Amino acid sequence: MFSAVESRRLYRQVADQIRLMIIRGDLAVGHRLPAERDLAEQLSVSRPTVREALIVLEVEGLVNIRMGSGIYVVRQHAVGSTGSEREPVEGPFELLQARAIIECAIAEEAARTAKPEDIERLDETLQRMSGVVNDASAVLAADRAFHTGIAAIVQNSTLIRVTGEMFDMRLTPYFEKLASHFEGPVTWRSAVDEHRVIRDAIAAGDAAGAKAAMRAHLTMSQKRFSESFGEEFSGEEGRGQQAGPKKGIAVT
Amino acid sequence: MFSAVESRRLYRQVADQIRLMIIRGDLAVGHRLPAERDLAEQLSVSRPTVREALIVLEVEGLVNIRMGSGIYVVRQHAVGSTGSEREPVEGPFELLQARAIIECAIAEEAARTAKPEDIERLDETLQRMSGVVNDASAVLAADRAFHTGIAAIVQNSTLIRVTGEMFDMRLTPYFEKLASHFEGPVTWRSAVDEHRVIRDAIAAGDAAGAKAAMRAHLTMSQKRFSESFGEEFSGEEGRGQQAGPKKGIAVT
DNA sequence: TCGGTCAAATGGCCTGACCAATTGAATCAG
DNA sequence: CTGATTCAATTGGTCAGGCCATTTGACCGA
Repeated sequence: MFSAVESRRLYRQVADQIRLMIIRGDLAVGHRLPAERDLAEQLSVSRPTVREALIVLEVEGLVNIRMGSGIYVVRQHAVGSTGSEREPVEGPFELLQARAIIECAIAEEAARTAKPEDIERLDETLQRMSGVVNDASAVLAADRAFHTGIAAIVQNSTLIRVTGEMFDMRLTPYFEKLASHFEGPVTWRSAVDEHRVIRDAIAAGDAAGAKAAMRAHLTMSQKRFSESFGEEFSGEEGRGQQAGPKKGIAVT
Repeated sequence: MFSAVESRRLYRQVADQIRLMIIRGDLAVGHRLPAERDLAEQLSVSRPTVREALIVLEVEGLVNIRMGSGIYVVRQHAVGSTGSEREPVEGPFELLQARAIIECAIAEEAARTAKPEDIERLDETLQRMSGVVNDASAVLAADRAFHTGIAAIVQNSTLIRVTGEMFDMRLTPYFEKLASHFEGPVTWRSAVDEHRVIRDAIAAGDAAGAKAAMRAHLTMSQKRFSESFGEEFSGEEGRGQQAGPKKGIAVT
C-alpha cells in the first residue's frame, strides 16, 4: 500500500530504475554514472528530478556524488535497513524474540564488565524513568536509555546502535499513537521494577542472573504485549488502524 | 574526513538541522513539519534545497512526505545504518565484538532448535562456499549466507536482518575494493573449515559447543583481520585510500 | 619532465512557473 | 439539522533556465 503510493513519484521511479541498473551490473561498482544533464535527457525528465533520485541512492549508500567530478557507484546492493532490505516484514513477536536473544547476551556480557560508574548511569536512567511514568514520550525515552545503557557498559557502539534500533522498531507510528493516548503508569512501574532486578544482577557481576533477569523482563514485556495485542484484534476486527485500543500497550 | 566533505552541501546541512530538531523533540513524532515554502523562508534557502533535504530524511525513515498534505515526523531517530545514526563511527573491532556477542547467542539458540532440513541448508552454503573460494564476490555472498542461515534456523527475520547488516557493515567501499583485488583462497578455506565446526555443533544440538565454535571462528576472523589491517597501515601510511594492500583481507 | 594555467565539464543552488493532490470550509439538498 | 457535494486554498511535484563552485584534463612554458 505505502509502497504503491511511493513509487508514483517520478524521482522515486528514476531512483528505482538506476538502482536496478546497478544491481544488474549495467552500472558497475567503481564506475561513473552519466552526468545529471545526460541522465535527464536520456530519461526525459528534468535535471532536479534526477538530482533528487540520486540523493535517494546516495543515502542508500549505492552511489557517491562528487561535485565537479560525477556520480560513482560504490555498492551493488543497498546497505542496511532502508528500502527492500526491510522486507519481509518483521513481526512484533519476532522482534521480541530477537531482543530476548540479543539483549540477554548483552546483559550477560555487561555483568562481566560493569564498573561502578556504569551502574551509576543505569541508576540515573532508572530514577528518571520512575519520575516520568505519566509522560508517554519521556518514559519511552528513559526506557530506551536503560536498554542502550546496558549495551553502553560493554562500550561497543555497534551494540548500542542495534539495541536502540530494535527498541525503536517497536515504535512505529501505529504503536506510538497507542502510547500517546493510552499509556499505562501501572505497566511502566512494573517495567521499572524489572529493570531494577536486571541492574542489581549486573551490579553483582552475576552474568547468569543478569541474563535471566533480562529474559524475565522481556518475557513479561511480551506477555503484556500479547494481551493488549490480542484484545486489539479481537475487538476491532473491521475497523482499520485508527481505532483506539481498550488498554495500555505492552512496555519493556 | 568523509563526514566533513559531506556536510558542506547545503541540503545536507539543512537535513542535519531538521534531523536535530526531530531528535531533540522540537518536532514531535506524529506532527507535521512546516511547509516546504515556509521552511525555505525560515532557513533562508531555496525550496528545492529544502526538498532535497527532506528526501534525505525520508530515506532515513524520519519523515513521511505526503503530496498535498505535508511532511510528517514518523520517528525520532533514524532507522538502520544510514545517516548520523552511524555516528559515533563503529570501528571494525567493535563490529567483531558485537558479532561475537550476538552471533554466539544466535548459534546457541540455533543448536537448540535446528531441524534436519536446517542443517541441509547450512550444508548447501558450505558446499557453495567451498566451490567459489577463488571468486571474491561469490565467496562473500556464500559467507554471508552461512551466517544469516544460522539466524534463519531460529526463524526470526529480525535476527536474519541484523546478522546480514552486521556482515555487510564490514563491506564498506574501501574493503570491497580490497576484496575484489586481493582475495585469499587460503583464508577462505580456513573460514569454511571453521564454518563446518559450527555446523557440526549445531547439528549435534550442542548449544555450548555451537557458541564456542562461533566464538572461535569470529576470534580467528578478528585475528586475520587484525593482521591484515596492521600491515595495511604500516605499509601505506601516507598514500590515502586508493593504494592497494599487500595481502588479502581477513575473512570470517 | 614537471608545474602552472585555462577551458570544459561537472555538480550545487537559485528563481519562477505551473500542475497534481489534499484538506477544510461553504453551500445545497433532503 | 445532517449529510453530501463543490470549490478555493494550501500543499508537494516537476519543469525550465540561469549562474556559481569544483574538478579534471589538455596545453604550454621552463
